[in-house]
Amino acid sequence: MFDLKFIRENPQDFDRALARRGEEAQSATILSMDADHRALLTEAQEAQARRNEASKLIGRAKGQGNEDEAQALMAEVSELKSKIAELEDKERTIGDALTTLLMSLPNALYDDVPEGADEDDNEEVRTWGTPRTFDFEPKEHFDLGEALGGMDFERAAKLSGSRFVILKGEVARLERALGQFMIDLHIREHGYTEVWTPALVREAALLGTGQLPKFGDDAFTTNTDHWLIPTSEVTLTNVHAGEILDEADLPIRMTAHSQCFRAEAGAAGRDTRGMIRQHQFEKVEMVSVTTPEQSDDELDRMTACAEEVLKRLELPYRLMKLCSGDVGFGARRTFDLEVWLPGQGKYREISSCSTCGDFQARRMKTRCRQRGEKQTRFVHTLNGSGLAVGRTLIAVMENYQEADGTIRVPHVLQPYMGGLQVIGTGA
RNA sequence: GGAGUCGUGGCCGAGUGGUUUAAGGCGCACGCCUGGAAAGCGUGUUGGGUGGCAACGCCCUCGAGGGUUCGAAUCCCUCCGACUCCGCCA
Repeated sequence: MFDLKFIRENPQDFDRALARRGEEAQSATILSMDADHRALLTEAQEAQARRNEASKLIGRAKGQGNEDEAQALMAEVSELKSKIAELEDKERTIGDALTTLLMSLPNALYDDVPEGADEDDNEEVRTWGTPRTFDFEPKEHFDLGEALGGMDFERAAKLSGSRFVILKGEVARLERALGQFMIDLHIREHGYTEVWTPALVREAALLGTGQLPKFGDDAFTTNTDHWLIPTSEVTLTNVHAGEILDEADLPIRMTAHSQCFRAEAGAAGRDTRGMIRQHQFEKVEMVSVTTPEQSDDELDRMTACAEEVLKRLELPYRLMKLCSGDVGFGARRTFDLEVWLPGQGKYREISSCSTCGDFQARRMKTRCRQRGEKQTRFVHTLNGSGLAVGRTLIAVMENYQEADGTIRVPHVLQPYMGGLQVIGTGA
């Protein structure tokens, strides 16, 4: 959410920021609403001040037994009362409208975010690793998985419909091993604290991170007014909502291995085969809460933490800097990691690391303060996948497949697989 | 799910409709005192919004939101949360 003071002082910059997002200029509308709102506030507050003063005088007059004066004052306050109610009502109406409008606007992009319409305009920052050369036609993960008896989309559909999967045997174990490996790496070597959170949240949490009010169609709800989290970014970032943090405690780095749920309402027909795009999947998420000064370095650090997972798994990838048309609603700058999938012959997104600046902090009112200082300011928040577990499973299967349909187990995962070196030998 | 108790500042805690300031304590910060410290004494100490060039004001905030009233921490309603007992349960 934007700072009204910033819009007042920099209306052109604000409109330019919206233009980069393909949004219409809003500063004139917002400033006019803001001016009306503040005028009403001032008027209402003046009336309240008079009412408060007169009410105190009533108390004093009654205490002194001066009934006539008390009656006169009560008549005055009674009149003020209806005026105040009217002013407050107007003030609230326009204030709510202003907040609703502000909550629906996307974050401003950093200047260095390249212009572009969609993912085709993203910039490649670097690549790592060399795609393996196969002396056979590499298969896609769903063919490998089904042949191994480790992936069952048909029976999953029987239970839950499309975009679900049942994993079995060594493939299921591989999925579990990947999640364990990732979170262990982040807590042992990258300084993150392991956190386990609810998967069901109230509306306020999704408003805080920015999924609501605009993108409710992408998430699942329950009959108890809960929402299923689309990512544990939601819970991790909201952990400190409404708090004032000591800057000495920042950055706070949290990681969680969670189930994620997405309705995929806008993705009809895309990635319908296999595990690329599921309604339910696992993800290891990293979230950092920082001071405004720390967030730029923290994004590079977080991205490196995600890259390290792919390096340890020896999976070729490329690092992309997202263009203006592809950066998400709440982010100011985003790096995507795309892993090489030999079966598809393409790089596919496997991680997304973003800084949100104070955009989310403002929504959820997370502040920080230097010890001894009086002034508070909003923290910066960052989130990144480290990594999407299901997609990493796909990447391992496709990159480590052999001609006979077996899958070699990456070295770093073997301890998590009881020493197993190859999946599918039937042993 | 049923029955009940409760929610006050960084923390503890008083406060059942007013008598200009949410008592008091703890903690914290600063100052005085001291050779230095402790103790003691004094001052300050929620967070937001808004008016003003400023000095300096004002409004809101006692879990949240409504309501009653001239006036609400206090009375009423809804919600959230904690706790106790019962029921159920991994």
